[in-house]
Amino acid sequence: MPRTLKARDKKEARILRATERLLATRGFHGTRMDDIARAARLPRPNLYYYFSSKRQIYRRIITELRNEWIKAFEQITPDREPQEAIADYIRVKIEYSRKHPVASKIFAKEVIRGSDMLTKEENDEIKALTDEKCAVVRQWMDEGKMDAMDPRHFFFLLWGATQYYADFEQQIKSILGVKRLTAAQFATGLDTVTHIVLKGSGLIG
Amino acid sequence: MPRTLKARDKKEARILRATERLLATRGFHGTRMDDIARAARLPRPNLYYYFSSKRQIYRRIITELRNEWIKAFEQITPDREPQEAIADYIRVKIEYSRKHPVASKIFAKEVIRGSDMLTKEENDEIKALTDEKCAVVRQWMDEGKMDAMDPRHFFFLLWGATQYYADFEQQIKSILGVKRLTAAQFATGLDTVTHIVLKGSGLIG
DNA sequence: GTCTATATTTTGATAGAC
DNA sequence: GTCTATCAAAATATAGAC
Repeated sequence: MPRTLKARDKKEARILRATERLLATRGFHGTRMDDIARAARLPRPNLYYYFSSKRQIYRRIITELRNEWIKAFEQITPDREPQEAIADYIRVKIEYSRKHPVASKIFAKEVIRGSDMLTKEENDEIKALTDEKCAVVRQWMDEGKMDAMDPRHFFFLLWGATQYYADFEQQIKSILGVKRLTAAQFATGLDTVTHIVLKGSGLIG
Repeated sequence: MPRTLKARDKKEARILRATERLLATRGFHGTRMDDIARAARLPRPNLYYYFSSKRQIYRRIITELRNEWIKAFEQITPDREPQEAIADYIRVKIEYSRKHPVASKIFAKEVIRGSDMLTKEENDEIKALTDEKCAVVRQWMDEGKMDAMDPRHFFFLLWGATQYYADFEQQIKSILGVKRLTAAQFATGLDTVTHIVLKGSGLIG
């Protein structure tokens, strides 16, 4: 039944997108099925026709986000020059913060909480991929292309610096004294992070 | 009544400390008064003798944390050499992450949510203080002591990089493959952040 | 100051008509 | 597929005895 499936997919997407906005600010426990129903403009019991529980909706969203997070890693490959690869990685991460501030916040809250909604396998995959990319960075260090340091902590700094623009958006807006972050402000953020990271790891003079 | 007041303070503190641990993982809506009562080993209605509502308990904790966050800023003063001042600031922030991972997570969640529990005045004070410290950093830049950049974004990077060790503790533990973060691992984190930031902003060769 | 019992409201989820 | 009515459990807060 392709027609039916498509209709179902559309409704599911509508529910998921509505839920995202609520989860970002109010979190899992603070978001009620009634809020979701109203945001998706659907009667509450209807949600249960598409998802068996609130937890199910949440899990679907978290899984999608995890895949996005993983995707950014594609920039880090052994054949590239580290300066370009890392600059691109920072750019992709900050662009993601700009385009998906809501999604990033949900994922951040999930990590802070301890990722108990993802299965052990799903969490292990993140670790395995990180290990793989750390090996790439370590090779660049061994070749003398960048300063020697623990690649894992290098990534922690990158993640903290880039995700800040999405997760702590409210604080940034407050400090910059604006109601909305403009493209120019993201550009300044990107330049600042890129400059400090590249120069600080010996990739540019 | 000094004796009575002291007893009251003690109980209040007991309630606040018990609540902190719960808030860090489960958040405001995920933490029930019953959980707090059990963690503080007190009958539930007793909580209402000390605090008028759950929101009140939460507000007290957030206010305490805001004061800690502000305190770290004391490292940044115009009379100091930037290299030392900033290295110390990073150290104080990461030490705070090590000593108060629970408190840091609560504050992070509050900022992600949009700080709606703090009054406008309380939020404004954070901005005013940040402006003051940005002026100090800008002066160092004007004097040619460090690379020119937007001091506000410089602080965003510092906050993101240092708070990561508390807020995203679970992810760090997962990547490092450990159950608990040791002093040595915090030291490596401190060294990595300090190296990249100082070198990346032209404070060391 | 402390605690048992309970009022009140909210909320996740389901039954079952259309 | 959709939605009205409703259950059952949970959770905040209070009344009032001790």
